[in-house]
Amino acid sequence: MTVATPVRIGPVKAACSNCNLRELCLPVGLSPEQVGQLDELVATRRTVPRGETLFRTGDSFQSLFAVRTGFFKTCVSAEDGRDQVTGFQMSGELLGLDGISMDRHACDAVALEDSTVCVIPFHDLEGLSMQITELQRVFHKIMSREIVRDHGVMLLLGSMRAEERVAAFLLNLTQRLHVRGFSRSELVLRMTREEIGSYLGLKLETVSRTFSRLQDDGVLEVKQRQIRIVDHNALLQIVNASTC
Amino acid sequence: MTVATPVRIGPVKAACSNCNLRELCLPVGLSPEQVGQLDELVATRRTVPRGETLFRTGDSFQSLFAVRTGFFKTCVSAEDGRDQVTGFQMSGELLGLDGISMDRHACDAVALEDSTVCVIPFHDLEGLSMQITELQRVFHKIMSREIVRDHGVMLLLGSMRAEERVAAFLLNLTQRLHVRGFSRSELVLRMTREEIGSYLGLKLETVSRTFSRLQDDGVLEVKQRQIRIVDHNALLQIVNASTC
DNA sequence: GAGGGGGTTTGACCTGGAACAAGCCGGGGC
DNA sequence: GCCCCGGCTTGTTCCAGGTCAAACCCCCTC
Repeated sequence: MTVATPVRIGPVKAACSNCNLRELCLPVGLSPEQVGQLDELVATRRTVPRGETLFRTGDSFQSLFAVRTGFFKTCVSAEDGRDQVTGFQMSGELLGLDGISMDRHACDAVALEDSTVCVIPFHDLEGLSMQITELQRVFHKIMSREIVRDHGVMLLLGSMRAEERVAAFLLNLTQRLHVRGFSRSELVLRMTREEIGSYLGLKLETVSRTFSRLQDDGVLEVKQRQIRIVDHNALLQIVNASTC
Repeated sequence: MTVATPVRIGPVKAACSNCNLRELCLPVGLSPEQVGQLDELVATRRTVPRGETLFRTGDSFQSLFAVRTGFFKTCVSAEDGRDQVTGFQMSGELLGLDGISMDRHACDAVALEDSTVCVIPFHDLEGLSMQITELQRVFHKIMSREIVRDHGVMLLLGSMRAEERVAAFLLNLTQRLHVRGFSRSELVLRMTREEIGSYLGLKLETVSRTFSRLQDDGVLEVKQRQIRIVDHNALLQIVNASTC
């Protein structure tokens, strides 16, 4: 129940205006002068070393965070200690939306590699979005997109078999990485098998076995965390040709 | 891909001001005159007979809907036809938040009994929430609460066993019903075993068996859709004492 | 370069829930 | 009243994925 405190304050002043993520992040679709107004608001950055938390369940909620560099996971935990990874966030994605409802964060956000985030004081964001219609709209779309994404994960958890889950996971990751300029067919996993398993509702052994099987079938090449997608179509087929 | 059209237009003019759900719904925490402004906006109601859809995936998104009376389910479906119930909505709860992100609904909403909803034109809501800080805040909290709820469902789907899922489901339902003035220990299920199963990631037979077992153990009394919770504590224990 | 440790792979076995199948129950229509 | 049909229960069998255990691999430190 402690207040989230910066692990380290980056000296660099944030500025959406000259950030190359602005088309993927909160400023999407805003005019240059509107982005300028955002600059006022998104004043600081924070670095989070690998393994450290950006915020924890119960921390007082003050700000949203936009991932600038690096990679995060979010997880919720039951009273008994079991926990569930609810998502992986990469550059341009927002963290902390869960905190709005109760003024306290409702999950943990952990950096999976050394990361930096832009701090977006939420009160100020609400204020500015009362002046800039487009900002309000973008923000609502981002929240809604998160809800839609979560429903997709429920579909995955509720009705897909292990192989389909893994295939869907890889396709989702590569798609998001591709938008960010990375290869569509090669990726380096930032998370452990156990974290993947937690996200997908599987045990780490099952994730590992599934990778191995897909490799044997010539769909993937797996070298530890290096993944090469050899047969993209096969993955697509696994995900939605499950009726056969 | 059709535009969502009213099944039947209720003749009654909506009015949040004298609605007894206002403490559970969008107007929560607003001053009387602010609720008055909402009245202007939430002008119409719509009735949805049991089994009919309020909106479907792909329908153009124009409005949110607040359940006034009745009961709904929302479900998403994969290309191959499998579908997943993503939630059950009762009076005072909002439907349609998923539509904001793409200007099209991203799930189906189906009435599980004859229902009425208040129609909340979203464009107008955004407009009014630029004038009323409190309204904006309430709306953000509602969206955030939905995200937190979804994360809870992911935890359930990803890491609980059948009995825990069913227990958690019943506790959640009774809790929400209790807030609405119903008994904490008796409820009538509005949905089939299959719909419960879909929501919980189980087959209908498993849901049925779990109910039977809980009945044998003296935790519940089950008579078709009538459920009596005999031992509330036992249910609580099932949900979070899973470490033993 | 030896040692250690976290993460991963693989094997063998077990089990919870799925699948299939048969009957039951209760409400609605004729 | 009777029949029909959708929803529910219960029994049996099966298998995907969990569990437990052992070995391996890679990187890091000393």
